[in-house]
Amino acid sequence: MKNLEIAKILFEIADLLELQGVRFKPRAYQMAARTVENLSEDIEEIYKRGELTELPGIGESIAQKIEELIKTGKLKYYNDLKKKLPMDVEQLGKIPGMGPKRIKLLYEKLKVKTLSDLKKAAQQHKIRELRGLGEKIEADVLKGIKSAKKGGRFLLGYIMPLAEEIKTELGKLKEVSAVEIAGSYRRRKEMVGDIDILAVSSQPSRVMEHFVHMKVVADVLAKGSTRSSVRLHNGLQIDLRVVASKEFGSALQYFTGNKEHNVELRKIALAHGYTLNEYGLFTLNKKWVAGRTEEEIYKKLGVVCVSPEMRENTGELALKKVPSLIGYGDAQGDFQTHTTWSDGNDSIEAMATKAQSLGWKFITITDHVGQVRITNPLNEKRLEKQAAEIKKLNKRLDIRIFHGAEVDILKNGTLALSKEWQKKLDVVLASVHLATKMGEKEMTQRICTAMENRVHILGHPTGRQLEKREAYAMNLDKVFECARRNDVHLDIDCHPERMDLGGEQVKAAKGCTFVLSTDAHGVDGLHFLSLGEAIARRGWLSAKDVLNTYSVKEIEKVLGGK
DNA sequence: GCCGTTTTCGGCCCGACTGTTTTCAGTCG
Repeated sequence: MKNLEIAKILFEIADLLELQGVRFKPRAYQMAARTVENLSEDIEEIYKRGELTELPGIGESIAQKIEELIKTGKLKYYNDLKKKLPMDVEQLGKIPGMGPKRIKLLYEKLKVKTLSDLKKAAQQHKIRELRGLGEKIEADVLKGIKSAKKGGRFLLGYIMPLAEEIKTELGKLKEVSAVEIAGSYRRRKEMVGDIDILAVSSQPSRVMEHFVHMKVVADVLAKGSTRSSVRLHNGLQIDLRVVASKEFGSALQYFTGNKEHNVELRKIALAHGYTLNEYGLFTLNKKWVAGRTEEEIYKKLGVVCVSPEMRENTGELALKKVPSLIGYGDAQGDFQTHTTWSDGNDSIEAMATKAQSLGWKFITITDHVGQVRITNPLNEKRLEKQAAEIKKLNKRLDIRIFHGAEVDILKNGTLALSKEWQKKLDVVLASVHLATKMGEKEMTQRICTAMENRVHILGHPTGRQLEKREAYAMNLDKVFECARRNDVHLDIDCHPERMDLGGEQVKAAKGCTFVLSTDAHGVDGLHFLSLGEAIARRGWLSAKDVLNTYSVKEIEKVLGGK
């Protein structure tokens, strides 16, 4: 059984226990589920070594349950729970306002098991008859079912301009002295559910008044003196919190999260004789100790204050010193772009000129070579012509243009390009575009075979497309190992819909080297390079791990060394 | 059910907002 399947069952057990009002166990199961979900290794291997109980949050009892799942594919404990509580907690729980207590109540009184049961109950006005519920909640349920179908997560790259615009608008108010976006946006997660904004003001009600009346607002979900929530026309939810300047650091820390990081930090606070909340760090008799900045809070607690991108409770709180991460703006150029020669919208010159205006030192042209018709792939004759054009431009323009190609990895792992041309190109970027539905073993072997060639970069390694397509089946650990052995750089594809590799995977690929690439198919795509820097930071990379941060001379040396 | 700079037993993060209520439970982040 796969890690994610096991994690899902553990999460469901947590939900079902919560429904029964069981205390503390749900959190234990959630913790265990999250551990399993984030493993970079196959859990069956860990089980075979007898090391399950060494994993954080997994003790004797949960280890036994995992063993039963691995051995039989089933779990009696889980099936019994489901029999007792046969409702679709996952779906019902997504409706705003529907928590464990109400889901249970609705099941017991109205036999509501599914979303459609819930809809029916609301339409027949049965919900308002229950004690503790009323007309408003009934109406909210119907509204919630409608918007739940719209899907609730947004791609970071696409909402960034809107988020920054709102931040700027709030920052301009004379009542606001500081404003920052917190939450998963600040941690630069690939997908965000909502945007949390924090503002400092001594006149919170005036700020709230302005906030809920912004042009982009479609719906006001809640409005208070310190917290308000709105939904924009595109469905994105924005939460605004107004705090005093003394609280800004603690509030920023608190609302940046992630949740597990915060829970851990609060435990550390308790162990030191403090309590921590969004208003500051306090002694046990409520005396304020710190809170103006995040740094002073972490310092008081004796923990390093890492960048928001690293705050996932995956070991960062145990670090002895802050690692030096690649910085925004450190990347000097791009390793993957497409032009009108294949399926891009702009010429090589237009792309290079735009890159130059962004202050870059180099750009790599990697038009498609291979068998996928829709990409309008180049053959070797056209590659020859393209080489001549790039040579001319390199003389004329003040930016280094590398001649590369994105070459299809064929079904058997060979490249769709002759050995001769593999040698001629500055950059060979190999990617899987066809026969994507292979089994794990075959796909792993195929990719590893490809990397034995003169390949500089493995392009968008997992093939995932956010919200659209799952990653190819493959053993990532083996792929990483093979990349290290063959000096192949792993691509961090910065396209907002790819973000591939993702942060967790980059972190798991210890000891590998990386490149950032925009995969831009036009000049407008080039500015997404900073998303790649964000992923690299989420993967704990320093500048020296990422080839884009090297000088053109050093890059030439690395590429030529193959 | 897990865990240990307070512990092998007894804890387990915490505050704002809403709706339904006359003082609070539930949800949310």
